[in-house]
Order: sequence, then structure tokens, then C-alpha cells
Amino acid sequence: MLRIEDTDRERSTPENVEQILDALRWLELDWDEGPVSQFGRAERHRERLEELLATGAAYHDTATGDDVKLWKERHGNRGYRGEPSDDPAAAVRLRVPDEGETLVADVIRGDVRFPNEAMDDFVIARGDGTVLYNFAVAVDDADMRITDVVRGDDHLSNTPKQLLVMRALGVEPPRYAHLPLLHGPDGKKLSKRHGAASVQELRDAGYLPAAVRNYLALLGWGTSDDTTIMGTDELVERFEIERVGRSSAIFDEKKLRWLNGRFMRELPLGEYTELVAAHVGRAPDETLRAACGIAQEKAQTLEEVWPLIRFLVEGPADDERAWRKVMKDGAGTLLQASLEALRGVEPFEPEHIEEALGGVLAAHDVKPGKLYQPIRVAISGTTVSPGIFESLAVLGRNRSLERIEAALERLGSPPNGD
RNA sequence: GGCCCCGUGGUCUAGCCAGGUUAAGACGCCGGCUUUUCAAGCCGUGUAACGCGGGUUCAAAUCCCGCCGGGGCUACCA
Repeated sequence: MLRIEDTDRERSTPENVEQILDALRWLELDWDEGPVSQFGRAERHRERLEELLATGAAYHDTATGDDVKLWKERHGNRGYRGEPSDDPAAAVRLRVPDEGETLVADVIRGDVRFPNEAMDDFVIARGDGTVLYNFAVAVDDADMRITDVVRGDDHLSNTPKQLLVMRALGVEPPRYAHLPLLHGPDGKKLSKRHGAASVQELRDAGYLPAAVRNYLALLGWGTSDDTTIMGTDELVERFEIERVGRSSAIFDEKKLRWLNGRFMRELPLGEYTELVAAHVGRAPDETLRAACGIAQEKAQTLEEVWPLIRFLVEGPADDERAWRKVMKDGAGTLLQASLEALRGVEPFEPEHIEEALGGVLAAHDVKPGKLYQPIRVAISGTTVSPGIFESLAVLGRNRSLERIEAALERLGSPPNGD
């Protein structure tokens, strides 16, 4: 059984365990949801602790942190070794051997050796009998028959302690793989202030699980031929944990966006529409599907789709700046001409629309932008939209004409129109 | 301080173990093409890297030593 350990320093609660599971489900990772965490095991921990106390592998010690410091000063920075005390209310320390070394045979980092002499007899239980992390986790791993532990680099130095506990307990340790940590653009450990740092935030930002899996796999790992884009099947087939690098990586959202865009564009339209619908909380109806059809080329995340197609589903946006910038220099005349041209287009489809508007262009001898931008603003309200012919087609003849007429009307009575 | 890990362009990686093309790919950036906007796409002998210093060797990103820098552990935290 594999155990993935989260690196969050907060004490585990059923709530945040549920959150983590939520993230894993969204990532569509394939796993058997067995016992996912261990709560209420104080009794069992206490039991194992008593065993170590009985054999002398652990002992009560009244020394405080300052005492330990002092001891180390006197003994040339060697690992602290205490004297057993009768005080049952004293903390419990594990007896660490003086000789030899504790070997962590890490799948990723190779053999890492920790000289026992340099390791303190560390505290495994408080004075009140409750146990500490390094002890609890070792007992739990043994009881759950964990065979593999995958966790962050920051636990590498804890591993010899856990190994020592397991040796004292007489149980076989699991294999370990310590992954490099992720850092934000500032080089510090990844955290909330780095934006979309958690899987939940990635989901909310409109990234696709497949793209996130691909990107994450590429952090700290690469194939020998440097393949970048890999579907999940390929990832599963090619990934080798032994090939994971040892240095921490910086999370680069720009590359994730690019990768996500690649995955988005390859999605079948039906699926694409459903994902967009779910993301914005609407029904994946025909209108949305048509809108998605002309936006798919442009968006890199699900979040970006809606602003692009909103005007096709609802009314045009109200962007005063866009209007002022575009609706001048004879825009009214051109819109009027387009209105008439568009009335006769049959069928009302992109290529025929293009043909009709091309006629207007020629008749008035203007550059395309002079005509298309006013139309764009008239139907969408903004200067940015999908292709103008496609947009008009999706909008349909009636709504297109209505919006152009409305724009004309607004243009007709401007405070300082042309 | 002690112990441990890490160090290839701005970023992610390949190459390192078994020394030998001009250090490769990707994101970004820059420029170009396309063009109705913004993107996307395509093109480019465009841009930029082996942390530093020694040593071994005909030859070092690669092997050895030292240093520097970053990180972790060093809690009666997890």
C-alpha cells in the first residue's frame, strides 16, 4: 500500500483530509480509496510506546531543551544522550545507537546516510503520554502495512528517525521516495500568495485535469527525449519515479496556460461545451455550443471562454471606451451600408457574410478594420471577440441586425457625433 | 553551530552514473509571417545557461577536493 504524505504543517483534521481527497478526485487520479487517514489512534500509540519503555528502547527523561543544548556544548555537538528517570511524567526519548549510521535507501535520492552519533535521542512522547509525529507515523505505517511512502523533500531528515522507531518496534520499514518541493516565482516555497498554488485553485482558474497532470509530471521529471505534451495514458506508461530530479522547481503558470490551451483546442466540441457550461454554471445548450465552436481556438483556460462569448448568449457589453475608440470617422455610414448588405445574405453563414461585407468594403474603399471594428463593437460591445463573420453567423441575422440598428440609433444622436 | 539535500539560459527539463558533435528540447521574451480585433498558429543561424576556484586528463556540465549560494532537520510541531 502506498502512502502519500501531504506537506502541510497544519495538524490534520477530517476537514482538510476531505479537501485533499477532493483535489485528488478532480485530478481524476486512479486509486483505491482505502483508509485515508488515522484518527483516534492514541490508544494504539500508547500501547506501542509502553512496549519500547518496557524493553528499554525508550526511556523517560526530564531534560528540557536547554538541558539538551548544554549537554551538546559539553560533548562537542554530538547527539544528545539522556539518563533514564523514574519520573513517569517526564517526556519519553528513543535510545539512538552511538555507533553506525542509519541508511535511508531513497528511490529518488539514492542512499542517504545519517551518522547515529550525530542524532539526538529524540522525544517520541510528551510528559502527558501523547505521542509525537515521528513516532505516530512510524506506528501507523507499520499497522497499515504501508509499503511505499511518497512525500516532500522536507521529510528526508525525519526519515532516519522513523526508521529508528521502526527498528525498535521490530517492523519492516517501507520504501521511501522524497520529491523535490515546489516553489513560487520568488523562489520561496509555494504558498497561497503565489496565486493558483493549490489544485483547488487550479480548478477554479479553469485548467483541465489532463493539462495539470501533464504539467505537474514535468516538474522535476522529464523523459530522455524531452517529450513535452503527453496524454494520461502515455504519462502512466512512461513515468518512472526513479527519474524524478532532486532539485526543487519553480511553478510557472505561463507554461501551464500554454499546455492547457493545447489540451483545450484538442477537445471534441461536445465535451468542450459541457466543460465550459459546468464552469460558468449554465446549460450546455445549442447557443452555447455554437459560441464555444468559434471560441475554442482562442481560449487557453475555461475561465477565458465566457468573456469571449458572453455577448452571443446575453446582450452586448457596455464598454464606453471601446465605443468612443471605434465609433467615429464615418462608422455610421459603414454600419448603415452593412445593415443593408446583411439583410440580403442567404444563407446567413460566415462565407456569405464575408462576401457581402467585402462588397461594402469595396464600395466605400476602406480598409477592413474600419468596417469590422464598428460592427464588432455594435454586436459585442467590445473591441475583442472571435472572428467577426463567425460571430455574426452565431448571433443570427435577427439579433445581428437589431444590434447594428441599436448602434446606429445611438450614433444618430450623439453629443458630438460625426 | 551540527547533520542532510540541492545548484545547466528568466523558468521547466535532457545530457552527468559508464568524460569526447557547435551543450539539446519546451515555456517566456524578441523579431517575422498571417491578419477584421485579441489570441491562437507557423517561421527564425534571434535571446540567454553548465554557481565559483582548484585538481585529474590529450579532453570535464560529466570524475575528485575546497568554497559560495539556496533549502530541510536540529521542538514535549506536523
